[in-house]
Amino acid sequence: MTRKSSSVTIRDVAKHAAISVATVSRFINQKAPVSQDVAERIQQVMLDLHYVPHATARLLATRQTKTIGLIVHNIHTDFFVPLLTGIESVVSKNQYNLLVATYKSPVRRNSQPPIGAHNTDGMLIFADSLSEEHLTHLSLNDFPLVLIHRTPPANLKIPCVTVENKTATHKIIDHLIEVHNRRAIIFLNGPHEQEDTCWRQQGYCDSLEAHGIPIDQNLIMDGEFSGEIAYEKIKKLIAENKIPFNAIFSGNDDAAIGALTALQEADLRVPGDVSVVGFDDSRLSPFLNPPLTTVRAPTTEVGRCAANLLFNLINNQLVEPITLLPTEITIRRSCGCMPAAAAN
Amino acid sequence: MTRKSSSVTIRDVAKHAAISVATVSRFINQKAPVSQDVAERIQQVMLDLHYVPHATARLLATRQTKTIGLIVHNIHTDFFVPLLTGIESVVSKNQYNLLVATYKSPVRRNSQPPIGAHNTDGMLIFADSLSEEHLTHLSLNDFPLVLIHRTPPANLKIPCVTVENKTATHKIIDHLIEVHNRRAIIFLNGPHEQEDTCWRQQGYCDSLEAHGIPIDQNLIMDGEFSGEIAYEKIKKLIAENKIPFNAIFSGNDDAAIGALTALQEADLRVPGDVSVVGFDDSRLSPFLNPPLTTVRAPTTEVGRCAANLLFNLINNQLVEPITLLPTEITIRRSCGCMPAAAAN
DNA sequence: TTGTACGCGTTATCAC
DNA sequence: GTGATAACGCGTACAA
Repeated sequence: MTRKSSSVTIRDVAKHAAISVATVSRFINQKAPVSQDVAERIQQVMLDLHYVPHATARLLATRQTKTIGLIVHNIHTDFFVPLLTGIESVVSKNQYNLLVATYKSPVRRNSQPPIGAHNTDGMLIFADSLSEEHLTHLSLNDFPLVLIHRTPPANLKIPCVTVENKTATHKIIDHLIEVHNRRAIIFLNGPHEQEDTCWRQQGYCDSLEAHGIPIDQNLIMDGEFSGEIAYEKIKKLIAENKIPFNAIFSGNDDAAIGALTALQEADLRVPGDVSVVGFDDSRLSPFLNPPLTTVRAPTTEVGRCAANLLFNLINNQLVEPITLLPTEITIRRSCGCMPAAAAN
Repeated sequence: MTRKSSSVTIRDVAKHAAISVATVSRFINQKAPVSQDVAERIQQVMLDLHYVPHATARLLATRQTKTIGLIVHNIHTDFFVPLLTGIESVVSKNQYNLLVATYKSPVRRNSQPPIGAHNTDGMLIFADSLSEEHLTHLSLNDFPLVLIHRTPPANLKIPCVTVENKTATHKIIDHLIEVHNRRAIIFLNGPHEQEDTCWRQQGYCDSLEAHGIPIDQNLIMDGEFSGEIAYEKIKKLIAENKIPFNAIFSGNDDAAIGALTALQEADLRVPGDVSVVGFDDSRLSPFLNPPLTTVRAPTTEVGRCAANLLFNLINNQLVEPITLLPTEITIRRSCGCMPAAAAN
C-alpha cells in the first residue's frame, strides 16, 4: 500500500534551497521572520517541486487539520445544494477544507461517525444526524460544534442556527383560510425526529385553532419530506376518497412536488380544486406548474451563518447560542393567487 | 486549544501490560497471533486506561488517509446533487471519507488545489477544474485519479467516465427537425473549456448538416450552462428581434429554465411558438411548465462509476481507461409532443 | 510468539 | 536569522 516514495517533503525543499527544514517550516507558517533572500529561494523551490505540506504529519505535530466536517443524514435532496453553497463559501474564505459525511446515529449499535476530532477541527451537524450521546461526548471534550436546524440537548451548550418555522407556517395557513377560504387542509409533515417538523405542525395547528377549525388527525399525514412518499400518500388519499380536502400544506417543497404530481394525475386542478403550498422555496419552486406558493427559508444563509459560527468557535471567540433566521411567505400561484409577475 | 487532555498512548498500554508496543499494536490490528495470556492483559489495560488509538498517528504511519477527494469548480448547481449522491454511496460503502473542494486552476500557475496526495488517497476531478499541469504532476506520481466529464490530456493515462453527448444531441435535434418541423434552432452552449460543450455542439451541427440546413453562427450563443445567463441572452434575442427562431436547444437543463422564463415573459408560447429542449434531465425537468423534453444523462451513475473506478485504482486493480455512459432522449411536452402520461 | 528500533513529515525547543 | 534535533503516536521490518 506504499503509494509513493517520491513524495516531496519539507526536507527536499530544504535541501534544494540549501537551508534547514526548520527555516522552511518557519517560512511556511510565518512563525518568524526570514531573510528576503531565503524567502524567495524557498518560494521558488516549493513551486518547482510542487511541494505541498503533508496534512496528516502536520496534524500529528500540531493537532490541527485545517478542515471542518459536515454531517448530514441525506445528501439526496435539493435542500442540500444551497446549504452546501453557503458553507462552502465560508470554508474556502477561511482557507479550510470541507469533509462531507452522510451518517445517521443508529438507535442501538454503537457505531462511530466517520468524522470527528481525529480528522476535523470542528463540525457542522445537520438536524438529527448525530445522537445525543455522540453530541454529548464531543461537546464535553470541548470540540467545536455547531448545530443546524436543531437545538442542543438539555445541559449542553452547543450553538445552533435554524429558521423561524412556526410563525411562517401560521401565516401561510392563515392565508389559505382567510384569502382562499380553504378549511380542509392536509398537512404533509416531515420525519418526527426533526425539529422543523414539530414547529411546522405547531404553526399549522395554531392557525386552525385561531380560526376555530377543529384539528382533524386524519388530515395530518407523514410525507417524510420526500417527493415519492408524498406522492404515494396523496394518491392513496384521492383513491380512497374518504377524506375531503381542498388544500395541502406540504412540510417542504420536495414533498409538494409529489403532491402536485398526484393531484395532476387525478385530474384535480391546482389551485382550482386544491390549493397547494410548501416550505423552503427551493430552487425549482418558481418553475413548478403552477408556481408554488411557499415559505422562503434562507438556506444558503443558514449554511453561511453556521460555518461562520464554527470558525468563531475554533478561534475561541464568543458566539450566539442560538441564531434564528427569518422566513417569509412567497406568494405565487398554487395557493390560488394570481401575482402580477409570472416568474420568480 | 488543548482538545485531548487524556492522551494515553500505546506506550502506556504496553508499560502497564508489561509488554512491548509492537505486541500491543499487533493485537489491536490482529496482524499476528498473540498468546492468550497477553491478549487478556492488553485487553484489560486498554479498558482500564480508556485507551483509544490515535487516528492521525496511525494514518501517518500507514501513509493512508482513508479519504478521497472531489474537485469541482462550482457547487451551486443541480447537477451536483445526483453526482454527489452517486459518489457518496460508494465512498461510504468503502468506509471512506469524502473531501469536497471547489477549485479552479487559474491560468497563472501559483496556486495549489486544496486537496491532493497530502490529504487524500485518490481524487475525482470534474470537468476542467484542474489544469493539465496539475493533472500531469499528480498522474506522473502515480496518484490515483479519475476524471469526470473530461478526457485525459494526451500522453496521460487517467481513466475517465463521461456520458455520450454527440449522438444524443444529434437525435434530439433530429426530433426537432423531423417531427416538429423546426429548422431555426438556437443552440445555447456551455463553457468552451468543457468537453461536453464541444460534443453537444458537434451533434447539433451534424444533425443540421444531415438535414441540409446551413449552420448559422448567429444561432449559436453562449448560455454558460447557467439559467441566469441563458435568460438574459434569450431576452435580448427576443427584444432585438433580428434573428428569427422557432426552437431552442439548451446545452443543459439549467439554462433551459432561463430560456423558458424569458420566452414566457415575452408571451411566446412553448411549444406553440417555440420548441425548447435541454440536456441532463435534471430533477426538475419533469415539473417545468411545460415538462421539458431533454436528454437523460445518468449523472448518479456517473458518480457511482467514477468512485468505483477510483477505489479499484487505490486497490491496484486494472480499470477501463474510458467509460462512456449511455444517454437517451426523454420526450415530454416542451418540444411539441403530447405524451400520454402527464408526469414522470 | 515477542521485542528493538526506526520511519512517517511536521512543528517546537533549544542553542548559536 | 538560522540550524540540529527532539517530540507527535503508531506500524513494522528485522531480530531473537
